Amino acid sequence: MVYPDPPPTELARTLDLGGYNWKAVGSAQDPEGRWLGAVVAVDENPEDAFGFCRALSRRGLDIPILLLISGTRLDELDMRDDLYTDFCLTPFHQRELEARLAHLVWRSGTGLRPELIEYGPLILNVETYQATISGRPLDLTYMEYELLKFLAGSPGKVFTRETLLSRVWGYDYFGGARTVDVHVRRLRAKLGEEHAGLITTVRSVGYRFGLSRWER
Amino acid sequence: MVYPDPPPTELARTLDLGGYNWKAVGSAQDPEGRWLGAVVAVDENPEDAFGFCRALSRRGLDIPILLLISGTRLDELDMRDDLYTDFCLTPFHQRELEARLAHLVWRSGTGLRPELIEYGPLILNVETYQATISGRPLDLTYMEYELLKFLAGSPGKVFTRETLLSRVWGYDYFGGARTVDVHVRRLRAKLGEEHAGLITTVRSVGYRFGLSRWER
DNA sequence: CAGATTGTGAAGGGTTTGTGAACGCTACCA
DNA sequence: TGGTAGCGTTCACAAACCCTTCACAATCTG
Repeated sequence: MVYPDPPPTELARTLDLGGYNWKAVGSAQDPEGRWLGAVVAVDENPEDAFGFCRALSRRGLDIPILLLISGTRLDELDMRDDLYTDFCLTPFHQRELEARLAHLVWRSGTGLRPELIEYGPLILNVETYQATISGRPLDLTYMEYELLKFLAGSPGKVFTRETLLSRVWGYDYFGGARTVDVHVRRLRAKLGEEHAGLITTVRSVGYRFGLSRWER
Repeated sequence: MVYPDPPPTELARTLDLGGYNWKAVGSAQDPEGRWLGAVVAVDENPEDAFGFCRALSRRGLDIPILLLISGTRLDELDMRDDLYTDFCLTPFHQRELEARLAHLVWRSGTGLRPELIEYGPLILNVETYQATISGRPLDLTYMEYELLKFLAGSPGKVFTRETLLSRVWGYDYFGGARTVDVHVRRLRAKLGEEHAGLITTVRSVGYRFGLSRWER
């Protein structure tokens, strides 16, 4: 992921030569899906660039960030250690940027990433028990979180109420199947009108999270 | 820790100016005690330098490594991602090396001294068993301190009472889980009304230290 | 249209957590 | 030796929370 849009041509060329599958974005809301990392060119507009970094971390996707920054702006990195993973001075040597990109990618491949369940705008952080939908935090109760985690763990798959009860509530759960309905209802309400459709009802069967196979 | 011995004069000067407490070593066997990180000048003898890095990681000291390497040797970094944390091209601008050193130090924990755990207004001095919140000293008992230290060591992560009991009280501890509640209660009281929210309750799960991503 | 299925709102009750206080243990001191 | 203060643990009770259930409305199916 690259900021800003359009990015410096030197950067674009290096990314293309390196065979990276990249996309320039104009704001932290834009990017869908899962990214390996972000390259942020600071020089053009430092405030916006750092704001972008901050927004990324607020969205909960803990991806490494590589800053492109001119030597005269190095001061601005003070006290902002939490906003970036690495930086590269501009104007850069292509070889150096390549090396830093490769190292960034390597680093993100070797663990240290929090356990995330991600689907479109939805992010579940299993470690912190926190959930966000397109950046907005979701205040979920325990059962709501567990149910959503289970559903989002297998997007597109339909689960019967009985399956959900035994897998989410526990194999030995003894209670009415309509309980699931009520929890789904509250989940949809908290997801907001815009994303309520993430959980669809499959009549006479059960519920499904995300698009079914033929819809995507 | 610096390699080789003697190190490049430019490097020594930058370290001194930065106020670092450093020592040059000739082999990975040498260093005694705990180090914040290592700076390795590659150019003089690349093979020895990489061997030094390898020896460090073999010795199990999990410290970050900053390489000083000339642009013409960048190829040598290929497939050696695991040997270093960051690198800086030579000849370097003093400002760049300063920034990379600072970032390295920040990454390896928080603050210049590793015996310090810092989170927002909270500072725990692990050596002297002292704690302060926004400058005000906290008078904590032993268990309170241990609990807070453990929680603050992994901000954002949720711990069950059972986990806390086994990790803070000891694996062989035998006692009621509600003990945790009482200690959390006293911690919140001592943190003061303003900062009591640093420890959040995650209903049906446990407790979490630190503000959520979107609250800071 | 009849029957089945699902959405919706509200209420009850059980579980979980906060709170204050008491108990027992240990260290320290006169 | 007895007294005291500090601390960790436990208990009982209160408060908050939310899971479950139910009744009814809406929707779908045949």
